[in-house]
Amino acid sequence: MAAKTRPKSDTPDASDRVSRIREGVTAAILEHRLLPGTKLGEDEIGEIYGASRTLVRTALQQLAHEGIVNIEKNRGAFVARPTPADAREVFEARRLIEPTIVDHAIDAASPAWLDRLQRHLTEEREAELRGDARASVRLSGEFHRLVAEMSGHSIYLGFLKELIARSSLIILLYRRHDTPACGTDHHAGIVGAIRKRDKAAARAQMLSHLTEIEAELFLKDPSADELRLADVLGV
Amino acid sequence: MAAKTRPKSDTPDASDRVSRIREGVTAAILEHRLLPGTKLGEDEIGEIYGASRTLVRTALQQLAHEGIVNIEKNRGAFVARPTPADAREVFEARRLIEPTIVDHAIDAASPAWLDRLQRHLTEEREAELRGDARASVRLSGEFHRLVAEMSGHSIYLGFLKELIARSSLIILLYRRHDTPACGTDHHAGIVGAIRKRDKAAARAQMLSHLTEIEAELFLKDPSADELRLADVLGV
DNA sequence: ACAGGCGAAACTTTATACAATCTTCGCTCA
DNA sequence: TGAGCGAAGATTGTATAAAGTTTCGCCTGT
Repeated sequence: MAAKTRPKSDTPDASDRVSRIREGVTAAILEHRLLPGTKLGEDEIGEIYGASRTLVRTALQQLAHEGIVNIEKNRGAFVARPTPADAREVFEARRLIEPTIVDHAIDAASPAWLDRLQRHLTEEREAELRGDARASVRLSGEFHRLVAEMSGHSIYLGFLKELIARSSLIILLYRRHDTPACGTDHHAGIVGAIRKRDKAAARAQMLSHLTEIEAELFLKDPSADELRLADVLGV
Repeated sequence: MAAKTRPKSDTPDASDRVSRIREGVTAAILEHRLLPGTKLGEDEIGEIYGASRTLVRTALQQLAHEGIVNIEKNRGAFVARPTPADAREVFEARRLIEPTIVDHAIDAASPAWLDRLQRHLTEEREAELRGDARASVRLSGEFHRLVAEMSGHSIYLGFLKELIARSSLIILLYRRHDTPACGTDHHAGIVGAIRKRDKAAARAQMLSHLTEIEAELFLKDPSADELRLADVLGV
């Protein structure tokens, strides 16, 4: 049954079958295809990716460590359902880290990187124009990741990857109204500031961008869990 | 019934055997008993903790995700050996995050927490007086973790736990001279500022504390890897 | 004597089998 | 009719065995 699909010559990242699973699930979460609370059965995923449960389990544990999957003992893995308190923490952390990341990105700005950013902006615009919500939400997160890669700080990048993935779940759970064009203009403004090497402006725009995203959320205080149920059913 | 959704999903240091292994290895790294580059064989660890390789492997993968263990494909797990560039990133991140953490800790300061901090300070002093280097280095890291717990921000806490563990390896690798009494006075100063609820002073002292720790390191620029080897062998 | 290559041993990686646990469905009884 | 109980089914947790890779000693040829 196990087709020998893996000779040995592959890219260093994609060659790892665990990484393929992890990135597949992550992408699904980033594109809002996987909803919070969805059960991620080991056999199910294993069948999809043609892998044994050992590898699936490894991938799920990594995702749990990143905070986008909850593993409940003897019950299985589920897409995380961040609480409003989690959401506030995530965005506070982003407001702290990302202005600094932009700072470093400006230091590391090269023509190649600026071109990369520009191409990303056009990609975002195109996805929005054709109304591709999935691509839009994915690219919106990827923008921030791109700036973090540009900064060259691997630790900030690692932290931010985690924060972005959680943000995606948070936005899906708590956005007030559908806001497809939430931040494309903001992104363009940030890129403009980077191009001008204006750190103060870049920091300020990044900060207001994040503040605005959070302001679009409805983060009620869930003192009791049944409030959520009432909210879902009552309308 | 909905309140019962996560009965034990968040019990990091429970009777979980994987957690026991992970925390045992982490403690060994924090106390400088495990040196960078040490091989962590699966059989070896499994024998020590009376666990099968499956569980050991899970623990090692978690540690790898935290950046204090490197897993090399088909070769095994090794205690990480942070580069000087890593070290600079770690301390920059700490200088960014920890002042904010102290800020929140002041907001959350209660008599119970202040007492806890005070007890920690005396513990640190006692360990130093009796010349217990292992306990000293462990408690020094635990102080920062304690402040982060006090802040109540789980995300900052998670990030900082990772940064502290890596810092321990960095200090072991790059400290100029043995500095056992590196920061006990600083810690006392920070606690004093917290007690006075003086955020500006607390932030400033935390920042200078971290800056001083990094200043005690010798972070040469290793453009090539053989430089390190030459340094070790050539005296 | 030394460089190069073969081969066995040790280890990691992956898959599979078994055990423990939870969930679900049906049955009984008040 | 509804609650309580119990067994069957399904799913996860753990251990063990098979497969693949690297490493290191040893042997041969020059």
